[in-house]
Amino acid sequence: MTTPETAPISDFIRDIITDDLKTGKHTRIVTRFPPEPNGYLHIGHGKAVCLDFGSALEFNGECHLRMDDTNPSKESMEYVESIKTDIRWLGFDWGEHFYYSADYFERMYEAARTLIRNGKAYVCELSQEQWKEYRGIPTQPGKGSPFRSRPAEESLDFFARMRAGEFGDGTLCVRAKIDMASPNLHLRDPVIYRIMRVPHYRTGDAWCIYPTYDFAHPLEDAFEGITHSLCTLEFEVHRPLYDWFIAELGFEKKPRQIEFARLNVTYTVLSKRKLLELVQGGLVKGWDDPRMPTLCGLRRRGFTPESIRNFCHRIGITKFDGYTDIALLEFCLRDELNKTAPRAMAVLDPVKVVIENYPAGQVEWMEAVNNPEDPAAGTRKVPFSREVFVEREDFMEDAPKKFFRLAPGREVRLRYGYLVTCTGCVKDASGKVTEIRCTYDPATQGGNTPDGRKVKGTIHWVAASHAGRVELRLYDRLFKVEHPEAVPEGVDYKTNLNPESLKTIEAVVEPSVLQAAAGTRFQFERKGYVIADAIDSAPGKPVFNQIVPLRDSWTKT
RNA sequence: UGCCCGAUGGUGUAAUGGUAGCACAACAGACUCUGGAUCUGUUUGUUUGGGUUCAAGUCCCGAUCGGGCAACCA
Repeated sequence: MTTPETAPISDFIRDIITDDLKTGKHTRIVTRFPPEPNGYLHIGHGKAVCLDFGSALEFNGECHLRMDDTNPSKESMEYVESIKTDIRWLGFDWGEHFYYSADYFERMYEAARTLIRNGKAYVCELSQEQWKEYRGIPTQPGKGSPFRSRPAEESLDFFARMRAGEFGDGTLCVRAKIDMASPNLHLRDPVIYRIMRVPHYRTGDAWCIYPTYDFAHPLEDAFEGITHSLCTLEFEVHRPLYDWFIAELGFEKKPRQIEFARLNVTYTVLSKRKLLELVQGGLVKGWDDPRMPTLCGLRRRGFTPESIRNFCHRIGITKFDGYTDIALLEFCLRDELNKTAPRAMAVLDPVKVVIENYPAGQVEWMEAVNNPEDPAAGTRKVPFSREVFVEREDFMEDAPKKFFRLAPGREVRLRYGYLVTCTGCVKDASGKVTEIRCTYDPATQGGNTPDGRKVKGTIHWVAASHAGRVELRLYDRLFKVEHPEAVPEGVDYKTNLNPESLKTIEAVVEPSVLQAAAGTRFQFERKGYVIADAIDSAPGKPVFNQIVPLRDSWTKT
């Protein structure tokens, strides 16, 4: 089998890398994945992880994992751990190269001093409100801060006192001295150090001043010898700034920032802020709620790392900011699990069938194929008895011609069981079917037709005498519309939440299913792929999450 | 009304001046002890106007549309 994942990948970034290697610009590439530990990783990060780690792997380079923790107000160790877990789960390894931006604070402080000494930065006393005026607007140049020409010695002194904690939050800051007339606002004397009296999860109270992203990022990349610094499109306008710091500080090996489009997926949202909001608002049951597009959510839902890597491979890398159909992710999962997941029979909406001419009390153990796509998966025995459960939707009292299931007078195959012919049904006072009556053909044991007779319909079933009962959670898309964030002014995107994204039911299952350990996946035949929930399952009592239903091309007409 | 970036079927993505291809989705048929899978087929595309060229999705200029940028967030 040729998996797309192993097919050679080509995109504009890999083309650049190939070229850099060919021309000798680099002999070895170094990339990095730099998450801020202020939230859980989602599938959009998965795309970046696959690109950063994946390209390093393909070109025999290395990829560093770096916690971009320059803003202590939102970061924590909980997130650091979750990020490591998720990247490992996805199948990537950073080896020795695990770093924290915080570990570079001293070097960054020195770099800022260098800039000041060289007349390229200064301590500014303008308030944020005042700065808005000085900065100007895109169509008009700004004017220099009155502190712009402050002597380097004086700035150096102020900077040291900032570090020592002599000033209040936000009263002073350090600005790079670049170009107040630039049409790119980011070049109009951006802040590189600010005062924040917030304990850092890693450095504690050691610092009360912290570097900003724009200053910190190029330095970290340079410190680590990163060759290709891959980030998303919104940083495009920051690139001149990135290059400026690298040049002004005289780094010989210059990392190159290259931007690509972030991932958007239909029927969900991929922004840390919005996901946090769903978690904190109790709209989902946590970061790992199986409906969440977080990696931990997808993991708990039952998605495999392979399917996610395959998805990230198929979507490609470009600079076009579009929406990827979530159906592609589901396809990747089905494509894999079709080949690997053992089959089992489970009835989600049971109704009893009584086989009138089958001996009461008799039980036969029928041989069932574990996976038709994989002969090596072998077979198992499933019990058959006089009363079985079938899906309520597999019976119709007044059925159209194309309904290849149970209906009065029609014969269907009970998969691996017998051929049965429906003789009628029993209904309660409200007209609801409570029991289906059938007769079976003893010559069709195992579902075989010795006479070569063709039967159009085959349905799944579970013997009533041996039916296990399990909790099954049926998940649907988190949002009911394709583009949840596309809401009119003043309308909250959360109104697009799908109220039916979770339905919990009790399903009846064949006995073998009860033995499933947490994390075990099945294909419930004719229904969908499921996994025994990692958290709520107990030995002998698994709880299942439906990962994704099987395709259903039967149109009820 | 400033700057930066982008635009190829419904969606995502190839074609690096030389036959617009692939995948998902949709639809149809074949096959099937899963209305699954598999196989076959079908529908649908280079935003627009100029220019360069024997030849333009590709290069140049203009327009249109979309995204990003005015945190001491990343």
